[in-house]
Formats: sequence, C-alpha cells, structure tokens
Amino acid sequence: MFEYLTTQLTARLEQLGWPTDRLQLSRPKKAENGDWASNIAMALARDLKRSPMQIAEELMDGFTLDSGIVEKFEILNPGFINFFQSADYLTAQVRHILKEKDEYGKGAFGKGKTAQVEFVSANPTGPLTVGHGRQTVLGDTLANILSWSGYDVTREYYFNNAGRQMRLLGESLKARYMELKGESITLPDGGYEGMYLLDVANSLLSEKPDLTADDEIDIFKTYAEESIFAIIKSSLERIGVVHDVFYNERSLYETGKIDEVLDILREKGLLYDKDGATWFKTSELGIEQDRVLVKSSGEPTYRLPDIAYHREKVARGFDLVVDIFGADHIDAYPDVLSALKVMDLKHEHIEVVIHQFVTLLRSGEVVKMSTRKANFVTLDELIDEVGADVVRYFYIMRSASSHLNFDLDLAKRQTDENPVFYLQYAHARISSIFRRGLERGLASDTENADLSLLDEEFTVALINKTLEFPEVIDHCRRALEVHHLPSYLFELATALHKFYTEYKVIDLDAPELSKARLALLEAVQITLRNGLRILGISAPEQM
RNA sequence: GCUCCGGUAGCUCAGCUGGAUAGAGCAACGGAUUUCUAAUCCGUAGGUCACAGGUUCGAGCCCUGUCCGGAGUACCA
Repeated sequence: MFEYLTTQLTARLEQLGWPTDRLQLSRPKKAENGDWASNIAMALARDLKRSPMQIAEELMDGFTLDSGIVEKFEILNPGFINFFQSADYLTAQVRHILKEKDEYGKGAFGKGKTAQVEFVSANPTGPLTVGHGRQTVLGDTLANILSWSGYDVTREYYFNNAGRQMRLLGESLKARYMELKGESITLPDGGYEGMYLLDVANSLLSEKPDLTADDEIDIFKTYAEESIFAIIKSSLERIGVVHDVFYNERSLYETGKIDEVLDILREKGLLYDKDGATWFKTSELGIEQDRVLVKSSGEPTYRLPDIAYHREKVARGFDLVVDIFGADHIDAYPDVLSALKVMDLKHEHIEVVIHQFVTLLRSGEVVKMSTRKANFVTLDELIDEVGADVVRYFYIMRSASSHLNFDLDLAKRQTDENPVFYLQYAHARISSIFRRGLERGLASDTENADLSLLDEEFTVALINKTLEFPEVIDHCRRALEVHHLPSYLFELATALHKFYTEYKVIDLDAPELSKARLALLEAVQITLRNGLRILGISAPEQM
C-alpha cells in the first residue's frame, strides 16, 4: 500500500506540476486517522503560497485509487490526507505472509550490493568484557538487518597482534609463568594483571615446562595470543556470532600497505618530522591538532594501520562499510576519514556507529568494573548468569547512543516482567494453540481459509501489526539502528496477547472462523520467528 | 577550554530524517481465570519533554546560549 500510494501520489503531483520530493507517508498514531497519512499539502503550502486545505482539495480532486487497496481517503485540518485500506488488501497481505514464510520481511534495497560490518575487533589481550558484548551483539544484529535487506554481508574482526600491547601481554605471561615456577618476577609496568593469564600460564607450563626467563618473549606472546583468541572465539560462538574474516593488522605491514599510506601522504605534503616522530598534518584538514603516525621509537601509532586498513576496505569495493566503535574510540574515525579524503578515496559509503557504555546493575547498585576483575566483567560470565537469549536482547533493546543500564535482576527473572520471555511466550503460545487445534481435529488450512472473516477490531489491529514488520526492518537499515526491532516485536506480542484474550481461536462450533484465525496466527508466528531470528534469539515451541 | 553522546512519568527508556490529544515497560493502586498456557489481559494514577530565547502554519525533534551527567581530547588501542 505504501508503494502504491507513493507511486500514485507522485504521478498526481507531476501531473499538477508540483514538486514531488517532499512527499512523505507515515502511519498515523491513531486508528481513526487511517492506515496511512500524508502531510504533503502542508509541506507544499509555502512554495505554492496557498492554504494546505486548498492544496489537499485540489490534489485529491478527481483522484481515483484502486478500491481493492484503498477503501477511502479523508482530508482533515490542518491539511492531512488520510488513507484507509480496504479489507481485501488486508487479507491479501496475510496471504502474502503465509506465502513468504521464512522470507517474510526481506527487502530488496541491498540486492546485488555488498556490505561489510566490522565489529568486536578487540585485540587478543584478554577475554571479551561486558563492554565488548554490546558491540558484539549490536554488530551482529546490524549485519543480520543488512542481510535481510538484501546485502551480501561480510562480518569482519580486525585485530592487532603486533605492537606494544601484545609485547606487554607476552611479558605479563612470562611473569606469570615464572611465578608458577617459584621465581618472583614483577609484572611489567602497565602489564596485564587479569587472573586469566594465570590459567594460560598454567597450561603453558604443562605443555612446555622447560622455559626460562632467558627464552624469547615471542614464545610467550604467541602462546598468549593463541590461547586468548580461543577464549574470545568461544565466547562469540556461545552468543551466536560468527565472523567471516579475521583481518590481521600485521598483514598490512607485510604487504607494504603501511608504507604506501606514508608515501602518499608525504607526497601530498601532509607529513612532517618533529622530535623524531612522523606527524600527520590533520590540523590542515579541520581537526584540532596534528597527530603522530610513527612514534620516535619507529613504531606506528594505531592511527596509521587504521588508515591503511580502511584504504583496503575501500579497495575491496564494498558498497557499504559499517564500523562499530565504543564511545572511547570516538576520536579515531575523523582522522581515518580525513586521511581517506586527502588520498582521493571514496569514503561516503563508510558509516560509523558509536555506542555508549554499559553499566551493570545488581540489586539496584552499580557493579564496579575494574581491569583487575574483582567483580565479574567478562561476557562469558554474563552469559553464564542470564543466558545468551537474554544477553542478546538486553544489549540491543536501547539505542546505541544511549548509555545502557543492564539490570541483572530483571535479566535473571525467568518468570515475569522479563521482555525476552514475553516475546518468546507469544511465539510458544501460538504453537500451543496449533497443538490444541490438532487434538480437536482443526489443523491450520491456509489454502482454504476464508480470511474475509477476519474483521474484528483486535484482529485487524493484529494484522496491521504484522504488516509493519518489513517497514521496521527498513527503518533499522536506513538508520543503522537495531533497537527498533525489539520494540516492534514487543508490540506485536502485545497485539497477539490481546487478540488471544478477546477471541477464542479453536471453536468447534465455528470451524470456518477457527480456520481463518489459525491462518492468521500462522502469519503472526512467522513474523515473530523471523524477527527473533534477526535478533539471534530462540523461538521456543513451548515454555 | 574544545569535541562527541545523553537529559522525556518515581525508575529504565521509545518517540521512525518538524506533524494530529507526548508513549511503553517496571514500580504503585484496582479489576479479569468453570474457557486454546494468567510467563496473559483490562483499568486508575503519574509530564513545565533540563532551562532561556529563536526559526514557522506547526518544535520533544532544527538554531543560539546556559546548567547537569558520561566519553574523549597521548609518541595507549
């Protein structure tokens, strides 16, 4: 209906010689204002120098619409045009859902296009924390949304196993290892104190008991990296996240990509040496101050490989590139983007999603996060405590730009008040009705059901809710915001529960109506299941 | 100081690129079950959309300023 009205109204506007780019259609909040509404008359009032009501009248005068789709329209003060859908259209849409099944909600916007979503990208220096968790679920869900919008999506994890941090990790492991052998070696300054390194040291000791303090740091570094990556990957797997590409920063050095960036920038006259370091004249590119790309020690800062990496992303030819960062990396991307700009590379297709921090609440108290891990802070521990489904839902139920309060007490409640179970219950409830129907000899018979019987108030409301699903997916895709989906599914579940309370589905005295309602419930369940699948949350048959 | 995010009901938050009487969950209070799962539904109450100006037919949303909270402002990532 949206597409139909859009094309019809656009044609009408052209016919009158009025601008078409201001056309907007939205769903009114109140049912009495119709199923779709346009504010075009008010939007054009200024240009046409006429009253919105007059414009609406002229626009709609003699304008005929397919009665199989639009039953009627009304013009209301101050100039809204409200469209009401026909009953035939409604039932046709239910049939559409039943036909689409697992495909219902998929869009065509990204058809034939590729997208890359980079997320997590934590260096293998320790287990994923609760903070990484938000980014993990956010990125994966967004990738699902893009995939549902038609894109061919690559999920990518970028990591750095060169440089100072990893050397510190190796030294920290070495210290732990020696500690186990009874030698006291102090942790390096700024080293990693987490107890997980003790576990790693233990397994290293059992595999290679003969290492000494004189052995190469690389042995420890490599072992630490591999062990910790195994921990990280297992956490990702537990929460249902699979990356297609693990991109190693080191390869950028080996292939000379790092030097290429320096050469290009130098050629552009945007590099200079000062105090033994190489500086990038970002101040000439609208950034407050110049940045160091290569330290006086000869090691690059993180900015340089980041730039080279993004140059590679551009070269790889994605139609859309999405970077997910935590708020603490907020200053990293302007440098990268401005570097791409001066290298004359495409950059408009790169989108950055920044998410704010996560605060854990237990018994109403903030759980203090410390790198020394006094309280539980790892993603694994969170999954242990509340389960993967709940973790996924809670992480994306709020907009990424908002601070997230993760209420552990609410998350752990298995019985009540927990929105995850509310959603899953809606799905299970439908399955339960199907089972009941089968017992009584009433199977869902979508082919022969007379859907025109579905005309009661809360039934129509429920159908309308299921029809919003593709719009919600598209909204998430446009805005690169995933939190609209859980909100929507919650509303859909509410509409279902309301329907359930008002009407009896299995009614042996009214088999035709029962069949129609069963067909509708099948459409609702399809919608719920597809939505839950995008969220990466299970859809139980019974609870 | 500067940059970014936030400030909406007691609490946690929505509010779809400016639209119709600002919404939901939780908490509080009151109701609904001989009936397909009550893990549900209905009702009541709760608001100076931080504050002050501005833009226009219309502002929670846009602009300017102020206040409060968070993040950043490294030759850490």
